[in-house]
Amino acid sequence: METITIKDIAKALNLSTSTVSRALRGSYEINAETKKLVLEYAEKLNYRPNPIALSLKENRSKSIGVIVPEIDNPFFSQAINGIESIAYNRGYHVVIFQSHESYEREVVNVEHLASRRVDGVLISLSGQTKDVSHLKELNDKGLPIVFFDRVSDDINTHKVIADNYDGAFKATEHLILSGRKRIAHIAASSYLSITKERINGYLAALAQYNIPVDENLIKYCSYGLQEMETVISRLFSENRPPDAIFTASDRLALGCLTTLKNKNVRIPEDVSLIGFTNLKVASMLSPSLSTVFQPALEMGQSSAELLLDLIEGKSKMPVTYKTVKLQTELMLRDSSLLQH
Amino acid sequence: METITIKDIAKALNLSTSTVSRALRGSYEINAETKKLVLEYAEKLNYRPNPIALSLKENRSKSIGVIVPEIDNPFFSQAINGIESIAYNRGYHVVIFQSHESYEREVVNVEHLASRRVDGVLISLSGQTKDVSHLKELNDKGLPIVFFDRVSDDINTHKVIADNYDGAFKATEHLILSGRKRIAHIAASSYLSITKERINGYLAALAQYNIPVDENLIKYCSYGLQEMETVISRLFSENRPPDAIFTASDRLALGCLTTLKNKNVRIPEDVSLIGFTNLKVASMLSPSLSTVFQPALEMGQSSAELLLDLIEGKSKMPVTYKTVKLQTELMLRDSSLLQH
DNA sequence: TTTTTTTACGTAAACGTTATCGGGAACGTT
DNA sequence: AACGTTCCCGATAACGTTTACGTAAAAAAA
Repeated sequence: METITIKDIAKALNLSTSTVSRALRGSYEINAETKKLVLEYAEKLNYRPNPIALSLKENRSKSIGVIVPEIDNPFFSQAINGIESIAYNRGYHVVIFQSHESYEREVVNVEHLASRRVDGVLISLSGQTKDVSHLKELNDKGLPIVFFDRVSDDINTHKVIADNYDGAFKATEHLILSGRKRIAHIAASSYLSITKERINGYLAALAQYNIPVDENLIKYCSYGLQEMETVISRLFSENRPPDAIFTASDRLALGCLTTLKNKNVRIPEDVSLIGFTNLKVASMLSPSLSTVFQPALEMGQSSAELLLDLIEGKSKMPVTYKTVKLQTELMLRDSSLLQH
Repeated sequence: METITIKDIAKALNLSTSTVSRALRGSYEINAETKKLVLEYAEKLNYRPNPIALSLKENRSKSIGVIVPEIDNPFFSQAINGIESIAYNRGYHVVIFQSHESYEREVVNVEHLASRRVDGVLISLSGQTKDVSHLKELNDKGLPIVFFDRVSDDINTHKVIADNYDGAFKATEHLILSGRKRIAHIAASSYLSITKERINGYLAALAQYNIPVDENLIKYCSYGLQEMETVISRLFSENRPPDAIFTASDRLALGCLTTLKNKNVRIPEDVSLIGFTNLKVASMLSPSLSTVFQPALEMGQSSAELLLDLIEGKSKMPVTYKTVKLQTELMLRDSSLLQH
């Protein structure tokens, strides 16, 4: 695709490229008539400055990289939605990468982002990632990085998370207050920050209501129905099966729901169920799924804003990095209806 | 973030940039020792060629633009998943834009893509788009464009679609064969290609089984529960309400389900329901949702491959543009169970 | 009038890379 | 000894843009 350049305009109007350049940016040292001439001609030919040339000159790409575990996960696609809206308004474009929950692919993605010369990175870590030195290296070289949702303690930078502790606390408390005694927790990858935070909230609620912790009621599970079936089977093969399950995500809750239905376990009569995230489908399931609302869109927006501020040096120096903690909210539906 | 350039290497090793450049690309006319020296030094400093400089030189960005109505729509996020996987393997990165079903935003997006100098565009049109001159203009200038899912007849290029006609035919036929007589169709935006194709499949099935067409049973509806309620109310205020509903998408079917439940209409006893797409949640609803499977991932992959072939001139010239039609599949579940 | 300032523009370098051209040195061939 | 090859490498231009510097002409000040 051939495009028109500043040179073409200069040649056509018998001017130098610098004059054209200055005219286009409205420099004061260009004669009004010349300016008009250039602007009109540029308009006529639909001139658009070449961002690549600018990037080379100014050593920035006006793009940010986003690494998520899976784009085809409603939570992340919503977050990306938020990221895209902010980036768009501030003249940046968004380059997407998926780690597919794999540490190796995450490392490769980071490598690619670096060589792509993005101006900054937004990342939510893969479930397999325990070491973040691949990110730390870049960050130390001056590449701005902001974490969202699945963060790391090992890098000092901005982070945006939901109040996972509080959300998990409220969910567990709700189950307790509705009369449940044996509350299981099905967690995601043990490496993840969200996993730890949610488990802590769960434990704190149990403690507050003097409910003893039963380690057998805490299970880890990745996404996959087979694994979920194993986990559920183990939970119910105990002499004292759970009467409630709090899952670390709606996706896990969905798997739970399917598995429990297959086992003819009644929800909420036999087992109360509550998830985390509040996917759009949560209210459409049957029974409708109680869950903890997590503001995915806002997390995307907030992290994008923090990153762009870092990139553009708008943060007052020296930067004191902050962790933005967004409110969660209990969404009570049929799957955990109060018993009488 | 400072990075190491070919100049740095040249200076350090007392060579010229051209020698370093050639050594790095393994040119035969560089002494083996020199080559080794350069390669080792580059490796040590973790040299990465600047893609922006290359882009400027070679007049290509190694990136493709993707415009979708909403990224936060499982069908599109799955398609993007497919696109990303192909692009990634072939060294391209994916830049995402959302039209939010708005014609104006789509035009702006196209404008942005053009000035961003992407090497090609993948697009699924917004629901408001009837005129595609904004795309035609770019395409005429030589920018490769490939449509997927929501295509336009007005531009001659590759297109990737599901076999909407056949899918709609099979869905409607299934409803007929299960004894339904008054089959309503709730369609999406009337501008969209998928809308027309699915209506045609619906009509063809009715015709084949000698069922008269009732125009009152064909309704248009965008996403939004209020609108859906109005549509459903109208359908059921007839003296002869429908005994089955075929919606043009699962999202519409979800709205349908909610609304019908609120109205205490039994599914499938009173009304059979079948959707289109086969979202992951379809099987988890209650009743589980019958639908027509549409291979979102494959559509993304296929369209990305076609686009990259176009970009890299791998398509044999002169290019004969093709429309790839991917198979759909009937997924029968409880919402349209056969009656006895 | 002469000198200084201002106006309005051109020249050239730079960003990082590659390709074209050219050329010195070493070697072999007459 | 003169010439042609081959091997290795350097200088330069180019991609599109901005900017520091320079400068002729016009305007203002002396």
